[in-house]
Amino acid sequence: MAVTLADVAARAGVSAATVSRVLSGNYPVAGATRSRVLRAVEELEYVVNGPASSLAAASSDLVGVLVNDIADPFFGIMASAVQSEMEPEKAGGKLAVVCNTGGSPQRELTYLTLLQRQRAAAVVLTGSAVEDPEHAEALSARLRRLAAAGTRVVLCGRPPLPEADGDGDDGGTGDGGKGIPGGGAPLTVAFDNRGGARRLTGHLLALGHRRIGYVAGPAERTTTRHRLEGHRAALADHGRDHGHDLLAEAARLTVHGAYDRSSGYDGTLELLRREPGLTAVLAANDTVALGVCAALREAGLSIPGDVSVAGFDDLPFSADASPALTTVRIPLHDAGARAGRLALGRESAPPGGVATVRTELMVRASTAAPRANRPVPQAG
Amino acid sequence: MAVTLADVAARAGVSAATVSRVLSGNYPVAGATRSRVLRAVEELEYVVNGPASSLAAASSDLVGVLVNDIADPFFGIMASAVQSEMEPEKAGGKLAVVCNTGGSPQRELTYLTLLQRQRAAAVVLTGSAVEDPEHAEALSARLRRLAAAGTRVVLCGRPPLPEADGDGDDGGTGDGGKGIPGGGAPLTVAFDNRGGARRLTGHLLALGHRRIGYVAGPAERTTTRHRLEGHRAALADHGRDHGHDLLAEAARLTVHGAYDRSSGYDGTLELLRREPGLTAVLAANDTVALGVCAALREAGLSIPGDVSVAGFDDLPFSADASPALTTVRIPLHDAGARAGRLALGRESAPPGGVATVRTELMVRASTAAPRANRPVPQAG
DNA sequence: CTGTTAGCGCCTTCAG
DNA sequence: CTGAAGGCGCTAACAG
Repeated sequence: MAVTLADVAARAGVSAATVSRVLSGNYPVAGATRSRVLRAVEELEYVVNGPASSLAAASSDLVGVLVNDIADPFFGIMASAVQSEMEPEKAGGKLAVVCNTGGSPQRELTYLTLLQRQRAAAVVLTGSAVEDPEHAEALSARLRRLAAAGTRVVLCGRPPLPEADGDGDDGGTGDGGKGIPGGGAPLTVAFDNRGGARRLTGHLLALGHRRIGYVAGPAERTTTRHRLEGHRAALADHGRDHGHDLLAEAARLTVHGAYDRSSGYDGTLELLRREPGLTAVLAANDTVALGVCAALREAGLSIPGDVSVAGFDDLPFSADASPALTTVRIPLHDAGARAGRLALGRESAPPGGVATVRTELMVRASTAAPRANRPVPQAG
Repeated sequence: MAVTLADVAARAGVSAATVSRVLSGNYPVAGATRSRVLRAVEELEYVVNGPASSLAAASSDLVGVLVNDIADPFFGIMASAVQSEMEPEKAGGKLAVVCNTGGSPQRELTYLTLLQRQRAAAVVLTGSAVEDPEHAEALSARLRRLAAAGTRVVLCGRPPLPEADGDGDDGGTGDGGKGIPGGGAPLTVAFDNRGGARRLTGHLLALGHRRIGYVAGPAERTTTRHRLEGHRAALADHGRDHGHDLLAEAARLTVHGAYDRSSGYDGTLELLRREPGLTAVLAANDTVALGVCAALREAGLSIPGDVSVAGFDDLPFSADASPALTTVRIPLHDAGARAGRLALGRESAPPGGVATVRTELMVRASTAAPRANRPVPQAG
């Protein structure tokens, strides 16, 4: 039905093998022959049959990028950075495709299966992982199988997989260890969420804040936990230095919600209910922070005059929100690009397989010292 | 290397054909046999070899979704809606993958080639098209070939392709017309950008605005042009009814920029320079509108007290921006879902192959009647 | 440098 | 309802 290699070969007066060789470009072919073939390809508008090629070569040019929420720039930036490393225009370039899990562990597994079915060259998993042990087990099993099948696995923005303990290979290949083709152990580009959160809370404490609310992300996600840990570590630091235990209050001043604007809004209302004397609110990320700001404003509180607000991630809109948001910068583009290169094997693996990217505190206009005696609104 | 159909067959004590049949599920197989096979599949952790299967069946379960900017929720929402129709968990479900063109026509073509190479089941192109005639020609040629190869093509949020005039099939198959397998002519889910813009500008005119600035999108994109046309149509309506020609001013009060926040910011500054007496600014979309608001605020102008602002698209953040943004709602999710169903052939084609989705004016807090004598800032 | 020869793993008639 | 057999289009050794 469609034009095949053989058609091109016939037209160029060469064998199919020769056509294949000029197309893949990794084998010497005489200049004259090459151009004759290329012309035939043009004339016939030939397009390689990917499945056939993948089958014969036992390899594919698909690279999957899994994201939790495709409508969130946090993931968009990483995904496009990964894609930017793929060079799809060049021969041998990969086709990076992004798959939206919607944050569902089930869907994550489904996509991994589909990608495994396609014999994807690599898979990049971005964003926080769900901490449910059952899912974690299913996930690492699947990832291990992918790696064993030669698919490179890269984690970006999530912690490294737990060591595959037990080696419970039920009577399989029985090869003694490093028999894995292109895969190997999953590589990781991790974010220093803990450190970033710690510095951020430290910044607020240094400004003099003592009643700090925290609108955290979903309770079961690694990113949420790490940021929360950093936050509490800073509170603990403070307690150690000043003999003033802020940790006891921490749980009461923490609410959980999704990584979206409305949970920032709702969370802030709840926090205000619990503690009308709040002088600062930390948000799970910048998007949540915008919701926090909206709720605060509607409550008649000024930012940072009455209440300071800070986000996390430093997405593009944060710098020119009003007021400009104090936040923790994660170099998402760099991280994604690096993950992309690792996925292609174009960059050597970091020691231990884990690269941690530094986060940076961005102090802007949304945080300031608390007012000495801020008028406490009437509690509901 | 990996476990194959034959392995499963051997384990289940049946032939490969039988395994294939239970897996694809579209052929009668005895219940006992089926469960025996399924168990073998489980035990062996068998995963179909996609390329082999695609080759043999001459079909694939890949569906490509092309977007201009993956970090923009406008596209994220459509893409996830498309994916939501794919049912990847079910047998016969498709793998929807999104490809980020970054707005580059070249990259758009590259991805289409790659998708054609993969023999994608369908391709959905979202967002505005570039109007360069050369590219348009290359694009429709590629799309026609895709369709001819059996790939369903759906346009979502862009105008239908021009009719393939000439029928310049250079001595090809010579089948007399409707010989196309699954493809057929590209289907379109178009947005009524023109009508939406017209109502939006009409709304401002009705409020009493006469000096309306417009921060438009990139000049060469269809969406930009349609929204601008709607805007000017409303101005023309007004002139006709009131004998007051606003069109003459329109060009001077229009600036072009990217679909991002900073062009809203910069564009507003430029408009203010050209016409310090502006009472309203229309933005290419909601994101741009946020930039407009930022610039206005920094210029010491209040919204909507001094200047009204309106966006387009009604992205989630628009409703709770401050002030809440007047905008034109496009049912992006519905449109994307419909495109997805059309791509799967699960919904019958609209008459003429083009479905136009209605847009809806959302009047919120960012627009109001102009102040009778607003203090004109000193021009620079 | 180029042609020939086997498959890659699966689907799909065609028999039974 | 199940098995046997051929071939999908391409690549990767081999020869030459």
